[in-house]
Amino acid sequence: MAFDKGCHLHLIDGSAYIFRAYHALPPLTRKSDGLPIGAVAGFCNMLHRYVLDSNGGDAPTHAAVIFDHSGHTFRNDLYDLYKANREAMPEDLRPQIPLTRRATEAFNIACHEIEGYEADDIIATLACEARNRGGRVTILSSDKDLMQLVGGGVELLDPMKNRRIDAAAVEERFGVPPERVVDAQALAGDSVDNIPGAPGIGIKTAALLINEYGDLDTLLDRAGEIPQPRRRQTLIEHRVQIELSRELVRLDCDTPLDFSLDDLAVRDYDPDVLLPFLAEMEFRSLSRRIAEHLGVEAPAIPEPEATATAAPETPGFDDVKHERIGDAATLAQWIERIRARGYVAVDTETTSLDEMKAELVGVALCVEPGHAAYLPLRHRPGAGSDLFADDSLAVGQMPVDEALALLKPVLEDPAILKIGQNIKYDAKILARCGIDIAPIDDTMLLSYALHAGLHGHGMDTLCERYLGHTPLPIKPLLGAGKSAITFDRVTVDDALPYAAEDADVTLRLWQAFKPQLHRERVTTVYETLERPLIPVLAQMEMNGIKVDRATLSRMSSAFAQKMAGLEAEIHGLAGETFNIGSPKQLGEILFDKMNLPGGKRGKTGAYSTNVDVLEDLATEHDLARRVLDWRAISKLKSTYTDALQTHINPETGRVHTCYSIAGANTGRLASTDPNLQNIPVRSEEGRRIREAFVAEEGNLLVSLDYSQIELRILAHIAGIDELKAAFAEGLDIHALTASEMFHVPLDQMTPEIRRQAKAINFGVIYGISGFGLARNLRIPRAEAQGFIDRYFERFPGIRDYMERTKAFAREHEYVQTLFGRRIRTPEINAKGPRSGLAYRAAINAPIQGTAADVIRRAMIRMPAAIKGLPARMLLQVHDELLFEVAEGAVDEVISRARDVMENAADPVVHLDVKLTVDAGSGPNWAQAH
DNA sequence: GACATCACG
DNA sequence: GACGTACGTGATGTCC
Repeated sequence: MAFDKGCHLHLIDGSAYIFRAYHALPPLTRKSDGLPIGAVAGFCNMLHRYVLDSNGGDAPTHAAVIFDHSGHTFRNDLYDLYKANREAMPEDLRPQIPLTRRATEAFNIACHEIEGYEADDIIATLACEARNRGGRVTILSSDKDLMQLVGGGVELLDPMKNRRIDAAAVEERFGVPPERVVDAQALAGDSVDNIPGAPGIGIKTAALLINEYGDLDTLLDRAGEIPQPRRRQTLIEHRVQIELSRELVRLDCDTPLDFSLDDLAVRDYDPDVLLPFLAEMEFRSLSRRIAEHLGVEAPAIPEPEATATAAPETPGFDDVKHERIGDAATLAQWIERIRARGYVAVDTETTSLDEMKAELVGVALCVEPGHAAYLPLRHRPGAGSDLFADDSLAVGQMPVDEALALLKPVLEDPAILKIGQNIKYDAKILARCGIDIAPIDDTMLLSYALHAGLHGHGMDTLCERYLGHTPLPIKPLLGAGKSAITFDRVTVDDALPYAAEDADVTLRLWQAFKPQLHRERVTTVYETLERPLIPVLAQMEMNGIKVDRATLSRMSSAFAQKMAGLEAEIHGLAGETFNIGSPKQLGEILFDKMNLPGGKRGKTGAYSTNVDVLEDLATEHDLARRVLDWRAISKLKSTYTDALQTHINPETGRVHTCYSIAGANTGRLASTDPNLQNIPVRSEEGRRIREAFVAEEGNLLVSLDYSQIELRILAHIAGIDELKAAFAEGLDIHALTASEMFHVPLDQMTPEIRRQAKAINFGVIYGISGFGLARNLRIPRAEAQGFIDRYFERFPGIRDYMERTKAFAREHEYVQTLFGRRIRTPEINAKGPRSGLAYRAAINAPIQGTAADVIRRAMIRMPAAIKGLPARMLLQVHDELLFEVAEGAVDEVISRARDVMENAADPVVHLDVKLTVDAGSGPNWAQAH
């Protein structure tokens, strides 16, 4: 219905409704699975009451609920601190947000949000247009920011107090008419939205000044005439800030809309949509009331006890329906199912584990356990078919473009949750198909938040442990070794049960894990440290880093020559040729043939020939020294200069590592294929490998790393005042430790004493033992124990921390980081030789894990912080972030990135110790570090 | 595929 | 009283 003169538009501030609903109700959960649902319940009640109330004499002809799109808006581009002091969304509210969109649609009310804009801007744009077309507008909100829109047929209605706010009411509130509200707010600022305004000027003074001078521009131009010196000075000094504040406060009436005013015509409830939704949410009384209102029968909502007895409702894995999607009609049917559900498990099948090379072969979907589908897209004809038609496609597949065009709106729909197992993989594949999948949940990360330390988080492990089922293996489909084929060569018939089952399993795991999150109190961990990291890492991995093949190749040749020389020497010294790379052969040469001392056999009966052993021999025997040299070079060549070259992507000329989010128990990331977190740096020769990691023309690599982050966190957690003070004063922490322990004044510190103290500091983080320290420092064990005793005497808080942590771990079988990440310690109460390991791991995990949480938080905030700058985040190495930045922007990037990193713990955790970040830049990684 | 070794934080 | 011992990772080569 077209919006014309005489029409009446209602605009509901959806986000305000949600927060009101959330705070008005206790934290209700859905009975059957524990999903937090209180805000959705309140929201639905408010919507229904709104519909009943608005059906009076002044009924709207058009109505819409407008939501804030999550994340960044144009105001953040204007001012990066905009709304920066807002508290994070409560953990149990976040999962309810998509449900409120679904609720609005279920109530058959238009529902809109637009990326990059706030709800207020959309409201402003619609209100302006409605007014221009001669209609009336009622905005259901009490937000003072919307008061600037009042007038000319636009009014606010405070839904709580049921009070209309017209121009007179606005003037009463602000002291200025609606059209001057922006000016007054720009002056007064706003602490809630973090709008600076003019310091020292509140709303009263602002109104006074605006009324006297007419408007803000005139006031600022004539600020010099203000008699009061403080006001005059403030306005002159802060003009830029005031003008920025005005831009932040002023609503954008030109928001680009992807719908029209005419689309908002009021519609009746559709009982076939609304009642099933209410039933799904298990809103019993509201369902009944609305069913009565509509004169239909209320849907039956089974009590959880009833469903528990009827548990076999969830089919087993042998009783499943797996459909093949071969045409657009079938796909459309599935998309309808997905839209009705609001979530879908997704699994992509491809030709490679390397997402940068993989081609999409098919997509599996599942919306309820036991009912999954596979959409084959690029399967090739099987073996035995015409060899010349090798690149052709198997029959019965939809055109890829057509299928993706249908799927894209669903996969990008903010109201539909996409669930995957390790969905970063699928997100990257889809990104290369032009699909930006969101919002997402990841069963691997749900398991990681719930069970880190208990077991791995691969699909097979999870399926076996939590669903009691072994998923179909991929091996029989692909084969192994040389004869292995890629997934596109698997027939669709063979692929179907495998692919469909993976999506099915993923959905079942999600249903098992998601409600647990809340019960185990790790929702915040998952929502703030795991899930938001997925797109950030996906982008970094796709960015890759440029690696210069020629440099590596030159180094490989040089290493090969050196190795050949050493090899000849070693064989000469040994008196025979043997494989130096074989510890077995080397051990026999050293300890059997040459009868050198120190031959210790390991559990397999072979002599140990590791660095420690060889290092002891090297002082007396050239052979050992040469072998050490050979090993060092062999390592550099095989693991780095040779292997890295094979990882350069031929299309991008860059190396694209893959980060495992759930690989390390402590919350650290792990880097694979290749591992770019262990590129040499400690030896001069090794560090030169970093010269091959370069920036593109006109760019520099920029490295920022936390200084001593783990020791700082230890100082905070254990509450060691001396260490805190030392960090606060920027002292050399190892020298200070040495001074405290050995009573050497700082100005008489020797490198040797400092080195020992440094080893002790690190030892403490690792759960120190006399034996370990002795080995590290190559000193007698008794002496090492003496150091430790003295350390604990000097810093008793550290020992207290260790004891506290051990006791906590023993009691709970987990430890946790400052941000609530839990690391399970199932071995802690086991007896036997492994218990020592469990203790030390328990002591280390909160420290290492908290540091990992901090840099995760920094990484998650980084894209917004450097948005608009010619800069890309490339790598993370535990306490370091590496960027590639256009030369002119280096200083700005360092400044912004440092700010994010140093304040990454805020506002959730206030560290007693400041985090500091060192920065460097250069044409390659060696020079940037 | 197990093991030893060694690169990083 | 003996045992095994610094925390967390991933990649490589040898050998079975």
